[in-house]
Amino acid sequence: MTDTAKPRREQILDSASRLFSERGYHATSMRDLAGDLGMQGGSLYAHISSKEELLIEIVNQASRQFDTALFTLRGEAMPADQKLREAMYRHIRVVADNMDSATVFFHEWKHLSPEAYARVTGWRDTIDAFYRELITQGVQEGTFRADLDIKMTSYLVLSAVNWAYTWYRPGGNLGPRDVAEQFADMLLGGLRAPTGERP
Amino acid sequence: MTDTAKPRREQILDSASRLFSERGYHATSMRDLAGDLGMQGGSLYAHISSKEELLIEIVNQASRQFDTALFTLRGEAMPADQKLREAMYRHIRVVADNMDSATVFFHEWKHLSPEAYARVTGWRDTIDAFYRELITQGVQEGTFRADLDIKMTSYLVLSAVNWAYTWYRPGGNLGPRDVAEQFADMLLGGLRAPTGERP
DNA sequence: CCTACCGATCGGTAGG
DNA sequence: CCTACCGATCGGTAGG
Repeated sequence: MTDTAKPRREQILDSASRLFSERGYHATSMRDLAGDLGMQGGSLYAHISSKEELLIEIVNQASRQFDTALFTLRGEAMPADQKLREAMYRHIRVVADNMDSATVFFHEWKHLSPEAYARVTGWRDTIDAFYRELITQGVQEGTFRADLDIKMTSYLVLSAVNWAYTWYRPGGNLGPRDVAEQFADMLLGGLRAPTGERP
Repeated sequence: MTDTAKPRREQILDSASRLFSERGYHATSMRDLAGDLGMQGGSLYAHISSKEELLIEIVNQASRQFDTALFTLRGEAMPADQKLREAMYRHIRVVADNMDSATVFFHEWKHLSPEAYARVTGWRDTIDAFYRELITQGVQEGTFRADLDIKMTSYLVLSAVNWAYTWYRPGGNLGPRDVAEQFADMLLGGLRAPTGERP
């Protein structure tokens, strides 16, 4: 007989992710959380030390997922359009595979204590830098239009991949790959129909 | 002597928008809010009836702004690319001019009571429908690529205009018009550099 | 992991 | 608009 159950601490984090994402961090009481796990409020503190510890761990976990997904791409030698496509896929996949913690990440990071707050802000800057680098590369190598504003372009890309946490539904007929390919096609090629002839 | 001060009720709503957007609805106490206005907690209830009333009013106000901005565009006869450009401008302008209530709108609508919650969900559907209609028009008239997926395209556009609440800073050197023009240029024309010749 | 409890704070009210 | 207060609930702890 093997022990197939997740460690209790992980169960607590899973429940917390779900409840925090549905109701928000402050609107979820420790008794709500305990009830979701079939225990009494005070019992939680045998496994964790504070409510904020849960938030910190959920947010850190999400950050780490984005990092792992994107930074292996950083050094790879491929055309910028292909790299953008792959980055968007990985980014959306992290969101799609972690809808709860991604939602907590985007909504509740403001409630972190200064130290953890600073870490998240730093993470955000790192991701920004990743996309700006990618776009700069694309402009320099001639893959992307030369007149792109790097900052605005990366905002546009980040909008597309981040906003997915609001509408994406796992288990539907659209996987992260499909979403990324469609978004990348539209972003790279544009929405406008090709003109048949020039006047 | 004219009375230049805003009515107290509006002041309360302004403060509430700011505090709710910074700290979140549940993390803002009525005493925080009262303190921000230089009064005692209980005194607020001379002007309002409940905390949720504030949230409802802030969210409704934001909804109304989006409605007013977009629905006058609905019937206008113009090419879809131009209409998309204008819609994005108006949408971003509402966000930019109402950063606080827009943030509350996007983050705190889940905490509304069922009735108000349903109203917001309905609003969301209406805005979705507006953009899908616009894109459908563009495909039908040949302005947009024929192979666009209407739903995905509208998600992409909505991502761009909505996500602005996270990064836009009013008073900077970038007005809503600038942002919208740049986003529309990129979305319509694509990021990829035009190929000089075909192989 | 439970029971029983702590001080603090919550949204809201009464009476002025 | 203030003072004083209400019951309810909060995060967390002690002792088992």
